[in-house]
Order: sequence, then structure tokens, then C-alpha cells
Amino acid sequence: MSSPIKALDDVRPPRRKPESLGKIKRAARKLFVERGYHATRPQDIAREAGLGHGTFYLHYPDKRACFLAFVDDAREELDEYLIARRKPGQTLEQMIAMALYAIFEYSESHPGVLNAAMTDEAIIDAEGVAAKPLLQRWGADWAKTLQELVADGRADSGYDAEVVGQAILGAIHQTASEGARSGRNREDVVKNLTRFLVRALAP
Amino acid sequence: MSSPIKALDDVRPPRRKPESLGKIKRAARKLFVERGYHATRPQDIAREAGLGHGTFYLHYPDKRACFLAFVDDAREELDEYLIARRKPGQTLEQMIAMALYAIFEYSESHPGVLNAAMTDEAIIDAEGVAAKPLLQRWGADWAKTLQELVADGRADSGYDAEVVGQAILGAIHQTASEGARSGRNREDVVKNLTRFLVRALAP
Amino acid sequence: MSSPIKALDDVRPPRRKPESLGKIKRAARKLFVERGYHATRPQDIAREAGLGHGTFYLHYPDKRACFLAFVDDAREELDEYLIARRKPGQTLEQMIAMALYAIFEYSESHPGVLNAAMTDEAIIDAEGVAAKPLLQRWGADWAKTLQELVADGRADSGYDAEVVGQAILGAIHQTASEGARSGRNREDVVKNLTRFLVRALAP
Amino acid sequence: MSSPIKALDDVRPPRRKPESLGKIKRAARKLFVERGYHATRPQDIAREAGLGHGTFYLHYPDKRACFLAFVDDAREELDEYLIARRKPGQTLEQMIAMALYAIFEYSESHPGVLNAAMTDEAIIDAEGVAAKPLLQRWGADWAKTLQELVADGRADSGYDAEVVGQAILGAIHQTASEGARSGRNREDVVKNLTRFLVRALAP
DNA sequence: GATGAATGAGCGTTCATTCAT
DNA sequence: CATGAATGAACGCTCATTCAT
Repeated sequence: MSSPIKALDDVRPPRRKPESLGKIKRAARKLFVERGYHATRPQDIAREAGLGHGTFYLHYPDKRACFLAFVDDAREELDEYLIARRKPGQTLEQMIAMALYAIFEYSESHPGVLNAAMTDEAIIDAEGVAAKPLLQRWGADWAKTLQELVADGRADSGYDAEVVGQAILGAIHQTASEGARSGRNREDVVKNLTRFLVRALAP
Repeated sequence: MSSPIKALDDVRPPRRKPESLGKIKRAARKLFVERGYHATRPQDIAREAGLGHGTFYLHYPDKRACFLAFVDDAREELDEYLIARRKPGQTLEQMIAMALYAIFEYSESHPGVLNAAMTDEAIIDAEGVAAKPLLQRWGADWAKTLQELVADGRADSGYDAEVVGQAILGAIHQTASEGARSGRNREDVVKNLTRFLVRALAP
Repeated sequence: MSSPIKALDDVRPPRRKPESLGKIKRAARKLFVERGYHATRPQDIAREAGLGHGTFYLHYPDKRACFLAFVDDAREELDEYLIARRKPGQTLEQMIAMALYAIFEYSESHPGVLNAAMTDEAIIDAEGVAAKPLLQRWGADWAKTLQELVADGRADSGYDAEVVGQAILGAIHQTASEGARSGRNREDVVKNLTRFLVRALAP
Repeated sequence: MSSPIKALDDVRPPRRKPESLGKIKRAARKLFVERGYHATRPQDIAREAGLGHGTFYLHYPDKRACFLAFVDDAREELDEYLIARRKPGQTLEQMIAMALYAIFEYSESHPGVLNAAMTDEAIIDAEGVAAKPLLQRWGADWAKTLQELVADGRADSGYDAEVVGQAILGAIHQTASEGARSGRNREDVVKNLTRFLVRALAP
């Protein structure tokens, strides 16, 4: 009964939703990117978020969980960038260029995020738990993409997709991360890398 | 009779050879590889070496220096592998295959070492010099190699060597590390990666 | 009824008064006096205060800062004793007797404090600012006092005030500290020392 | 039989006596003066002496013993200075001036030694053993001197010698140590201090 | 006598986490 | 829901001392 009315009524700040989680997430991202996992204390995150130290533990059971959430957010965001730009019926070159464009664009509007998410996670395994790393995951994604390309004749069929998927990912990761570090021009990197991958993969 | 001969023959350790450094180095490598930098305490290294933990500091001023020495040793060892297998007048394919062969061979006889050396190093800088990381260094090496290949017409001249050098390194690093992790067959990886790089770079 | 009154009446501690600093200070004083700076560990102080040893570092950045705070507190307390007993228009003898009385009274109600504060402080500098030591500071105070006494003819004008200021302080410090150590009668010490200083300084 | 002959014969380096103790002593004094007790490691002393670390323990059972030997040497040396300059039948002023002269002369030719020997020793009591401190000892010496002066009418008889002995010592110690620290002119200090003490003690 | 590699108890300090308010 | 004072295991490192050579 009151439910639909309440919904319409709710223009005022939506029932003071736990905005603190958002603050924590933004603060955590900022600090993990700037300082890395080990140099960031939960206390720092809470303070950066303008909250008490205890509040951190209202949202995450421990520091590790917070970092994994950060990694997962980054992964989802990048996936969105990729999906948003994906179009059907592209040539190999268009597809590669599009993907690189999406990745580098994300990298530029979220500087350091991918690097932080990928670099640190090898370090965290509490006792070997270590959620499947991004690198591995994205390597598998590229393997799958490659298989699709091969399937409809847009890519060379002589490869083991698993291996080459990792190679593609590695090439992208390293150029992106080193490019960002040394301030290299983005267009330049994308152009060279596209050419590199297209030549390697073309049928 | 034996006296003058003894001097030549001299087998006695000429005052307790400092074998402890060797023990520390081996123990440090083992633990850095198994657990990573942050999860390895100087005390663990000393204990693994069968020595008191004060002994660690006889050889290294701090933990960081020990790790950097480990990284440097790995770098030198891999360089030796590469140099030992380098031959003049190779085709692009031969050159790539040889390099990959050397790297994967090293990786296999020193499992985890390259990964540990490259993964953790980005994490350590703290406030120091942070000796140019292996990744960057080896990327630059590949850039130089590529320039030479281009110079005598064995590789495509349309690339920015710096960018593609990083791409090559990234592809190798990622396939090697993921290949080792998932126990993939070495021959397979080398074959695929060679083909990948040769096609990408061939004139 | 009680609601508005309660606000005025408010006895509940308005959020856990940080009484721990007080506990730490008292414990630190006790241990610095009993054992000296080097034989007192932050952990000992915290335990003596009935607190965890992390709590120590909530209040002081390091052990040195805690000791300097202890010294400063002692200085302020003694100054209060002196100021509280200072009266205008005294003769040299009255003035000296008053000062000695204040100092020895403080010494007796805070046994060992001045000694600990003065003895250890010379040892701590390490590489830092080493706030002007008490001895030097109080020597300078006596020099100034002497100059004032000379100015209005109550003390002999033939002295270099800086030198004699130090001499006065030295005589007081040594008799006080040795007197406390050997349990000598306070009246006796004050009487002898007053006579000693008055004769030395009288015009 | 051979004994007297040997003594005459012995112009060559006297049978290579354990010169290492002398080296250790000189090195220890240098470092205790420069750095203080706590900042001086036995290892530093041995190295400063140009000897192996173990050699230190051939001469002293531990660091504390070495420091106490240093203190004792200083005491003996200063006593020699005082005795050498002592003459019978002096007036109070002559006697005071002579003593101060001797002390300041020693202080100047062995800079920092008295200060180091007196400052640190309160710090060392392993478990309350603490060999009778120099300050206390010298205070008692001055008390005895004062009693003698009183006995033959050269000093005021209204004092408790123990108390005033400490006062005299304190005045000397503080002026000497602060004078050295601030580079004050020696003549000046001695002159002022002599006047101060003579006026205080004269009958 | 002389050595210096080796030792390990112990130091000052940090930080992820808890819990009374 | 939010807080931040409190905690103590654990860290990197030092240094007085021992002992095989």
C-alpha cells in the first residue's frame, strides 16, 4: 500500500542510503592506485573517505576484500568500455583497433587503475586463495575472442588460442603500462600495437 | 717433504670460507619465489639457510638489498643463457626461436624466478632508486634488438621500436608466466609464440 | 523533566575521555625516574600504564618525544613552584632561600624527577634538535636573575653573570641530587647552600 | 740472576707487550668522548683500535667494564694533575685557584673526557651495581679538603662540609662543562669561579 | 694472543582489526 | 549506522657477546 507512494515521494535524498560505501570505494581506489596495496592502510582509506576507521569494516570484512572489490570494479568497468564499443561484422583490424582504443581510453580516464589492479594482486593470496587473477582471466577472454575470429575466417587458424590469447594480453598490458609510465603518446602506441597484432593474427 | 708441497696442495679452507652468503642467497631465492617479497621475512631467509637471523645482515644492509641482489642475479643468469645461445647470421625466425628457447629453458630450470623477480620489483621502490625494473630494461633490450633486425632488413621497418619492443616482451612474459602456472607444454608455447612474433615482425 | 536537566547535569564522560595519555605520562615519569631513558622501553611504559603498547604510539611519535614531554612537564612544574613562591622586594638572602626552598620542595614531592630529566637529556640528541637542555636553560635563568640582583645593588657586581649563573645552578643541582641520593636532611642542605650562595654573591 | 741484566738489555721494544690493550683504551676513550656510552659498540672500539672484534674481550669482560676502566683512568689522571700542582701552605685563594687551574688544564688537554666520564655513568648500572660515581667521589674529596681548610682556619667554619663539598663540585662541574660546550674563555671562567668560591668559603 | 663470522635476545615501531560508546 | 581509542602480533633491524680457527 504505502510502497508505491513512498517510491514517488522519494525525491529527497533516497533514504540516506549507505553513501559511505561509495566514499570508501572511491578512497580505496585512489589510494591503491597512488600507493599500492601494501602501502595503503584501511585507516588511510577511511580517513581519505572522511569517515571513521571503524566504518571501513562495516563494508568489508578485511583489507583484502576491499582490494578484490576494487579489482572487480575495474574489471567490470573495462568490460563495459569494451562491450559499449563492440560492433558486429568488423574486420580483424577494426576489432583489434576498437579493443585497443577502448582499453587505452579507459586507461587514460582512469589512470593507474588497471596497473594497480593487475600488479598487486599476485601479492595478496592470504593462504593461496588468490581469486583468479585479472591477467589470467583476460588472457582467457582473448583466447575466446581469437577462437571466434578463427571460426569465421578472420584470423589465422594455425595457433593454439590459449597460448596466443595470453600473448596478446601480455603485449597489450606491457605496452599500456610502460606507455603510461613513460608518458608515451597514446595514438602512437595504439597504432603500432594494432599493426603488430593484426600482422600476427591475420589469416 | 710434505711441507713445501702442502703450500701448493693447500686444501684447507683458508679461514672459514664465507659460505653463508651462498646459503642466504639460495634461501632468499627459494622464499622470494615461493612467497614473494612481502611474505618473506629476513628471519625466514636466515632460518631457511640454517643460520641465525643476524647473519642475514652481515651480507645485506636490509631486506630490500637482498631482493635487488636476487633480481640482479636472475637477470645475469638469463643474460648468460641468451648470450650462450646467440649465433651470428640467423634469420628472424631462428633468432626469435633461439631467444624464446633460452628464456623458456631458463624458466624451466629456475621455476618461478623470473616471475618473482619481475612481479615484486614494481612494489619495492619505497623512497629509493628502485633500479630500473627488469621489465622496462628487457623491453628496451628488445627494442634495440628489433632496431638491429630492421637495420639489416630482417624485420619490418614500419614500427616504433620502443613500443613494439615492449609488446614483444609483454607477450613473452605473459605466456611464460601463465604457461608455467598452468603447466602448459613448453614446446607448444615456444612454437606458437615464435610463429606469433615472426609473423608480426617479418618484413 | 529530566531531559533538559540532564543536559546540564551531564556527568557521563562525553565520549571516553582520552585518559590514556594521562596514564602514559604518569607511567613514563615513573619509569624514566626509576630506570632512566635507555632502560625504559615504550612497551614498559604502556604496560605500567595498564595499556597495550600500541597505545603509546597514539600519543607520541616515538620514545624520544615522550621523554622530551616528560622533561618539559618537569620544567613547567618547577617553574610553577618558583613563580608561586616569588615575592617582590626580597633581600638577596630571602630570594636565594625562597628559590632553594621551592626547588627542594619540588624535589621532595617529585623525587628523582629533576635528576632523571637532567641526567638523561644530554644523552638523547641522536641526530635531532635536542631542545636546549634543562641545565643550560636553567643556568641562563640564574644568570639573568643575578644580573637583576646586581642591577639594584643586591649582589656583587664583579662577576660575569653567565659563568656564575652556571656555578649557582651547578651547586644547587649537585647538592640536591646528592642530597636526595644519600637521604640528607632537607633543612640542612637548604641552610648550608643558602649561606654558601649568599656569601658568594653578596655585594 | 738474569733479571737485572734483562732489564738493562731491554731497549728493544719491551718484549712485544700486549700493546693491544693500550690501543683499545685509546680507541675507547676517543669513542666514549665523541659518541657517549650507548652509541659506542665494542666492535667500533676494536675497529678504531685496528684490531679484531674479539680482541676487545681479551681485555675486558664486557663493555661496561671497559667504560668503568675509562672512567677510572680519567679519575687517576685528574688526580695526578691535582697532586702535581698541590703545594703546602697556600692561602684559600691560592688553593682554589690551583685546583681550578689543574682541572681546567686537564679539561683542555683532554677535551670532553671529564664530561663523558661523569655524564654517562649514571646510565650504566647493570642491576644497580653502579660503581660509586665520580661526582659523589669528588664531592667527598672536596668535603675533606674543606674540613682541612676549616681545621687550620683558612675557611669558614659555619658549614656542613659534606653539603658544601658537593656544592663546590657542582659549581665546578657545571661551569666547566657548559664552558667547554659554549667555547667560553678559560681564564675568564677560572677567575670568576675562584672569586665565587673564595668569597663563599673565606672565614 | 688474535680473529671476525656467527648468534639471537631484544629493540623501537607499525598496522589490521575490534569493540565500547 | 558510525566512531576512533585501544590492541598486540609481527615486523625489520641492532648489537653485545661467543667461539672455532
